[in-house]
Amino acid sequence: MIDIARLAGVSPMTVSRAFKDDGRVSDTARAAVMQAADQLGYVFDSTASALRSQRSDFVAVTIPSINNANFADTVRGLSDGLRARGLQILLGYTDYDVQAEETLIAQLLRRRPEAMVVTGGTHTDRARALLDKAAIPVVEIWDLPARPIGHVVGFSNAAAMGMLVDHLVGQGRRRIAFIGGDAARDTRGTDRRRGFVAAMRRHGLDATRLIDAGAPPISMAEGAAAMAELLARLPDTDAVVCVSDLSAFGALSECQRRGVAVPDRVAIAGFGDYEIAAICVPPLTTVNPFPGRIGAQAAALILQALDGTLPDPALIGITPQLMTRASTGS
Amino acid sequence: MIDIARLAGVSPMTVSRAFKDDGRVSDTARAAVMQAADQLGYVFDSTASALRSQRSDFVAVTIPSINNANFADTVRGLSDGLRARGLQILLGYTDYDVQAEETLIAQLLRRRPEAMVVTGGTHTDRARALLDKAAIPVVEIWDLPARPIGHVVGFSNAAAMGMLVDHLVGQGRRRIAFIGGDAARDTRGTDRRRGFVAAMRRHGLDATRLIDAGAPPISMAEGAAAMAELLARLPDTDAVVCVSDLSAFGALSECQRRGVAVPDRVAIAGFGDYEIAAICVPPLTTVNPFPGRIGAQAAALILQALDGTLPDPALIGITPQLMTRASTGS
DNA sequence: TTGAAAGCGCTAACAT
DNA sequence: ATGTTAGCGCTTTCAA
Repeated sequence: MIDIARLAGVSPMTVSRAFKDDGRVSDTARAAVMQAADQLGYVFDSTASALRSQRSDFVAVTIPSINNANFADTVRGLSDGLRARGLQILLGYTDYDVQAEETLIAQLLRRRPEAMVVTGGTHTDRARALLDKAAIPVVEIWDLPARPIGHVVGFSNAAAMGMLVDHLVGQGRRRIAFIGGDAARDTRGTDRRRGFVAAMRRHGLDATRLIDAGAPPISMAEGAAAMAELLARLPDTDAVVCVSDLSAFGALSECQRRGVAVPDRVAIAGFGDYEIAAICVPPLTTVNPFPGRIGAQAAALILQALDGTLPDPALIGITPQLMTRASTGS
Repeated sequence: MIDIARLAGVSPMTVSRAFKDDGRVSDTARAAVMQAADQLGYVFDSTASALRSQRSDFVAVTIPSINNANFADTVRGLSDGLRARGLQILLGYTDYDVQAEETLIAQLLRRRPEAMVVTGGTHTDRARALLDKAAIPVVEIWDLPARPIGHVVGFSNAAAMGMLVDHLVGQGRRRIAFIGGDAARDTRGTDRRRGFVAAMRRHGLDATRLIDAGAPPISMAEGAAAMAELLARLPDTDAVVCVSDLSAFGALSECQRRGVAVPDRVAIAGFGDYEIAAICVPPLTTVNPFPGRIGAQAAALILQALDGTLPDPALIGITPQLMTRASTGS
């Protein structure tokens, strides 16, 4: 920067201002600076800027998996909303593990992000303590935490699952099963299972048809294997709700391989409204939690919080939408 | 850090060494430092560390889309390979646009990454110049660039597509169509189209059945629409190759909706070996380019380059594997 | 094994 | 609109 200042015939401070789009720089000075910078092949050093100004322009984000279209949509919503303010996303994934999340959060905080977005409302005590002490805006997404850390943009996974059960019961189904993952890890998956059980009981139905499909995330193949197990163990099942559209599609494919008619003999519903749900044959009934909107809202909250125009913790509830399709009825 | 030093009764330098796992710190000193740090709720500041040591511990990565299982697998391979050395990934996506890639690269370089991984071998001149001047290891992945910038871990998209055409011809198919995206943007998609045309000509077959499905990435829905167009315009087509498994699955679904038998009347092949290809009914013939392996190899190259044990630009060719499944024959 | 001094490249704060 | 001074929180370098 000193070299540029010399070449442009100004002080380093003017160079700094020129790069910051600071209004109080003359057009001539700015032009001279930019030309000198170009000539010298100068690349601005955000590291030094971040240290001196104590503004990293980072927003840290943790998601369970980078390989998931729903979370990708959320990240895109976040990214688009934050880019306008020059904020960059520092992304990490937790593999659906709160211990890994704790380690990740600790590591991300070292980069001095200006805000932090974490997926889910369940964290280790130390992770909570770290976030508290960081004294930056925190947004929990994709969940409605019992004890929020800061702001929240989410929905009740249990209630959303209840919508699906209500729909199936309305379609005349009674012997409904749930295909999901290992309860201990994926907390959103566990909430969905809990929501399933609660809704079934509310309808006075048996809520014991629970198939454990393995560790989250449940793949299509695991969904298929779970369906095979279900058809073998409880052949009179007339509907299945799956923890995600991906496992639901796996279940559907298994029915197709076995010549089990969907929805005539078994109805199938998923969760997430992934693209496949709308396009497979028959298309899958599911719930759309508007992942992109979650990201956009979280970004908006962060901008407000950084502006200081958000005095109190915000709780933004997203209302998931039931997408009724042919896999659960005519 | 000064506060910790005071509390632990050592110098700031010892605190720094304790956090760096520097061997030349006594166990007693380290323990005292860690206890003091814990007590004060200290979080190490990577920004200052990066500025002084000129080591950011970042590796910047650009991918076309964050919402793509293949690229997600590559990022995971990279991430896993780099984490062992304490290197963190700084991820950006280009939306399949070389102009956006240029902007992104410029922005990422401001963070002073220690290496850069870019997807594809086509870039703007300025992007190339920026990477050259950055004087850091550069790895181009998912392609075999005509004029590599630095290291390469990739494969020939054209040749991989040729494998699919050869297979279809071997199955007795002759009137083969290609479903792909707008040629101007997705360079890997364009290479695949080129590979299709070349292979068809090699077999002495007509290579004009090219359906443009829109701007990349081609969705399942766009694949379905393209299939509908194909069946209407060129109903005697006996095989289709799609630019990706996702569009191929869309095409398959369209056939199912129309009662067009796959593979009996039309064979369908995709690209990428996404999970859906193995599990849909019938499963899709495709090509597996080993996305995770690409990431792992790129990570390995970067570590070697940073160690200085990689004097010359490396070119690591990945051999994609043809996955023959029922969608193209019995 | 530990410490003291200096400085990484920027920008806040103040001055003009 | 521009310049001067000092310093962000670490680590390099040198010394003990």
